[in-house]
Amino acid sequence: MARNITPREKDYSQWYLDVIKAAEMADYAPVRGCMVIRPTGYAIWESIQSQLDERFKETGHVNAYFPLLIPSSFLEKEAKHVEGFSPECAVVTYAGGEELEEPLVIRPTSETVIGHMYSKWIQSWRDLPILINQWCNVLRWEKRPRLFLRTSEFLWQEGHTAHATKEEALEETLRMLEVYRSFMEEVLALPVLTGEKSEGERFPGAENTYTCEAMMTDKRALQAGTSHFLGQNFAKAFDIRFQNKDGELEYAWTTSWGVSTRLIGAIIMTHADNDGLVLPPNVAPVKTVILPITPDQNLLQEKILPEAQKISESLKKILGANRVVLDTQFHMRPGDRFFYHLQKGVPLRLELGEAEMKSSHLRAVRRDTGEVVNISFDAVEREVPRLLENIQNTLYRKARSFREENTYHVTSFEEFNEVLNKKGGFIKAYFAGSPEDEKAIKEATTATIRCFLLNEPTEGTCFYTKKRGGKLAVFAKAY
RNA sequence: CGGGGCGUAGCGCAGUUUGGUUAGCGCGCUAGUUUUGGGAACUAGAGGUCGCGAGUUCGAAUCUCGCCGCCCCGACCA
Repeated sequence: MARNITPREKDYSQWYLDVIKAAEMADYAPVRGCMVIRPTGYAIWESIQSQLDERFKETGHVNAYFPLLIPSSFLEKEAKHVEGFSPECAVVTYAGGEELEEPLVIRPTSETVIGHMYSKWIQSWRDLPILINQWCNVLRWEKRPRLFLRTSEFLWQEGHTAHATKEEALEETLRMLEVYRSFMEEVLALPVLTGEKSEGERFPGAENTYTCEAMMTDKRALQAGTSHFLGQNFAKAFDIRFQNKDGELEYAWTTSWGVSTRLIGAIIMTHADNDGLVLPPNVAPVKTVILPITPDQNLLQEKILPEAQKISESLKKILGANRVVLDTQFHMRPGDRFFYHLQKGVPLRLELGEAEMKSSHLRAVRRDTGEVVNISFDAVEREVPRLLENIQNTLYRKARSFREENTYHVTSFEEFNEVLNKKGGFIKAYFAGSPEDEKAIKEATTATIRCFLLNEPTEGTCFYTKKRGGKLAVFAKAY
């Protein structure tokens, strides 16, 4: 057991912070609520970024960049948007040695400035759709920050699209939700429920917000990504109009969607254990590490190191040049070298010492289960990818089983309270209440509607109001 | 913004109640030696204007006043 990590059962928040510290993922910045993302953490973000970016491009999107500063008047153009975001905005009022004529908001999100630009770029139905994404930072002045989960400044991507018809925009909203779902499940091994947010949890200014909700190992819910159907709200606020084929002027239909560095928090709280980080191979910046081990310098230089280099080269061809590391930290003792990679979550460790040289086998140790597998030198190229795939699948299945074991169906408020107090986790229930009912439930229990599940055509009696026609919702305590 | 706690070495803390001369401990760090297959041991070192400012006093980490910052709980949080 790792001596520098508080056990998860003892103090979950402290465990989370200890894992981040032990893996050297992030550190607190001098400014409250801000974090420094260290190389180990940033490499994970780069891995997320490159793989998501590919999926965005496969679905027809292109990247662009819009500015950090937004005229404060822009935010005010959409009533609900300004109401939702103004409390957490930081505003620049002074620059170049003088008071600014108009204060500039540091973007909390970019719908407004992008809407402004789209109104200039769109005149004809031929200009649509516009499918733009940007990778950037945003700032939201959070009262209670937590590393990766909720920091004042964070990195994310925000997609912003404009369409000629409502149907097309809705289709885009759900397409991107599906891109998120498949990415999270296939790459991050993060099982998620997809659904629609209730009115109270909707993005300020959206007609509809769709979400991917994941269960963390403390049974709380984490919103891992959202996709918004903005209707014509922003088009009307920013005058995004086009002439249709019949020569009539129409407002465009827009969407926006985003995921952030919060995903790294989700990976930690889904897969990490009491020894530290555990990374699914598909997102791991380093998929495998080769550790030559021996106190015998001659043996090391003449036999072990050349063999390790040979194996490293052949694995690099299969897994990617940067995905395989040959550990040559010989100033460290073996135990320290094991823990170094263990705590950074490297999925597979390949040990090569005197015993392995004699038997022409590598000693492979899985990060997820600790299981040891011997791999013959000539089977490395076949067995290592197979093991990595197995680790990926095992992590996903384990997380999904955990969620399923901690999901309950209730039909009454009494039952709801009982499950919440005694068991925790996700609660599925038919709900037909008002936003006021939702608020009352939150006040009484601190649990919120995470979403109304997609692809659940059945209706039932509301567990709270006993009205008919309730939709199937998932409730949970959330981050 | 309300309630509570805390600022002393890179980190974690003791010392403050009852003022006293070289401000300590653990981890970490540096050097050397012996070690090395799941987080080493010994030896020798480096590292502090005790959060900031003013006051009381022969003398302040310690007492008084003011300020600043951080953490926890709550409210808030697409």
